[in-house]
Amino acid sequence: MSKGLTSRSEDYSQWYNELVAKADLAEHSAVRGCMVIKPYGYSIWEKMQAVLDQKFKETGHSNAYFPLFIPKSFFSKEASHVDGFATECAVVTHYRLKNDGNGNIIVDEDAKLEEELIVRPTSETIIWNTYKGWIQSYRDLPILVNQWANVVRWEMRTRLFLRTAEFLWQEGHTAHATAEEAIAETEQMLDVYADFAENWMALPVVKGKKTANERFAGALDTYCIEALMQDGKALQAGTSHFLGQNFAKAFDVKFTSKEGKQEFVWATSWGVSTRLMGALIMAHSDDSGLVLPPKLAPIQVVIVPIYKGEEELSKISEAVDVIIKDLKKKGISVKYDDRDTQRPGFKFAEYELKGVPVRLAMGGRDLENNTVELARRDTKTKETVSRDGIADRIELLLEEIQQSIYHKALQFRTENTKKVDSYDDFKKALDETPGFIAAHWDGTSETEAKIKEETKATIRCIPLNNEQEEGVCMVTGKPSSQRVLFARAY
RNA sequence: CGGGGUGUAGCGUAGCCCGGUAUCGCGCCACAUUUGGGAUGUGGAGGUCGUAGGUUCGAAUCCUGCCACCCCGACCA
Repeated sequence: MSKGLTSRSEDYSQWYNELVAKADLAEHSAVRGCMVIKPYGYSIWEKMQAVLDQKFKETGHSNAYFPLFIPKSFFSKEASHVDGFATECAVVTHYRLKNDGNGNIIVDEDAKLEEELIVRPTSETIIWNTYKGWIQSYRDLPILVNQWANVVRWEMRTRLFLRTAEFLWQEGHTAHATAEEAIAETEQMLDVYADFAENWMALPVVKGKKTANERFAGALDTYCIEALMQDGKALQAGTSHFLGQNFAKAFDVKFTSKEGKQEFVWATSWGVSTRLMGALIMAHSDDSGLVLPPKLAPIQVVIVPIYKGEEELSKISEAVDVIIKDLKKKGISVKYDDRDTQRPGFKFAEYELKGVPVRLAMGGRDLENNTVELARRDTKTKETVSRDGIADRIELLLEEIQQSIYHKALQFRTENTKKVDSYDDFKKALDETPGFIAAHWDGTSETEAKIKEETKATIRCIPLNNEQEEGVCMVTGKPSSQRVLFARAY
């Protein structure tokens, strides 16, 4: 591991790339656009999965699994859906290879599929084709299913975690008897995502609705949570879609109502992906490396012994054992790094890079004084404290760190959210102080497109429960009843 | 996919213009001394120069194709 990290101010993109690599989160694979998620990175993802999975189950959902491959014809059934995904699909056309006689393995042209298979970019079509067989009566509803899966979107330009050709995610797909129920489900899941982002990832998010331009292909309404990264760019961290009856109509999924009428089923879908890893990294980390919220850190506490000789090490280890037992009793994950192949300073730097929230160091002095050095990753402060009640102290500290990094991120977002009233000020703000910009907009797709064309900023969302305020569109001067949130985005 | 750039040991690089089998640093291995913020010394290992062709007596170096990555656009979770 080489020393140092490019600083954020020097080159934010490079800082991010180096951090992902040096903190052992992920690396590029031999496959275009696809990453290898390394064990440390994957363990963070697993923590996220575990929390989300529990939340899905608490809200009545069950997990299921649908095929990786989707017959091409399924895609043509929902017109706007195919438009949205057609340009980024991986397609399977053959099912066999052969030896060409010169020692080369080639595709066997005789093994062409009758119908091509699409590697799923999202699963609405295969799932709604399946739901057709599951739903006859209102008694069969609702269906509340989630799937943990990989999907493929053949992106032109990729970045580790933020945009890869293959990514891991969960996609919930629910079926309801009424529009009201489906909308309530869409909103409920948005709340689940927001709660997860804020209380687990320590990432403040704005809940809102997408404009028509930014809506999911096939949705009537797309709700989202939007977060602000340290470089002032926005990141869509999760989406929840109200799909109306679009997919039910496309796949002819009807049910008999209480009144004996045939009606189309109402649908939702919602998802978050390994992109959340990117959000987590960019939201909190600093020029020394990753900063992880304690609730998602695979290792919450690391203990480093500082010793001269094996005898001293064994005495320290004895004292450390007591602390480890107390921490484990509280369900705190702790690692004791007594490797004698690395020196303490090296270990300090390494665990800072990996974002371990709390570090204890114990040496000969501490042994004598019944103390330990307690360091917190987020503020990089350290103090020597008594070992009495250390586990309680750490338990509180972890909670404090969780709160502290949330508030730091929230303060950053507050400072970088500006109200702007003229288009000139808007452009100036984008270039000089990037962040969220709340501005009036006339509500038309044309104006939105013009702003995007000219400034590369998009409407991230129309915040839910948005403050109503009379004003005029900053571009066209037409009347507007509320401000919407703009930003340049990932 | 369009424009620009890069690819030499695990990582970062020199050499390329002007062709003759590769430089340096970090890391790695062994031993010794070390250990309260990325140790030091001595010795050692590690390379089909991204890849496939071409030119040439000879290619890291010149030419062509392909692949990957980075930056800027378009697209996107």
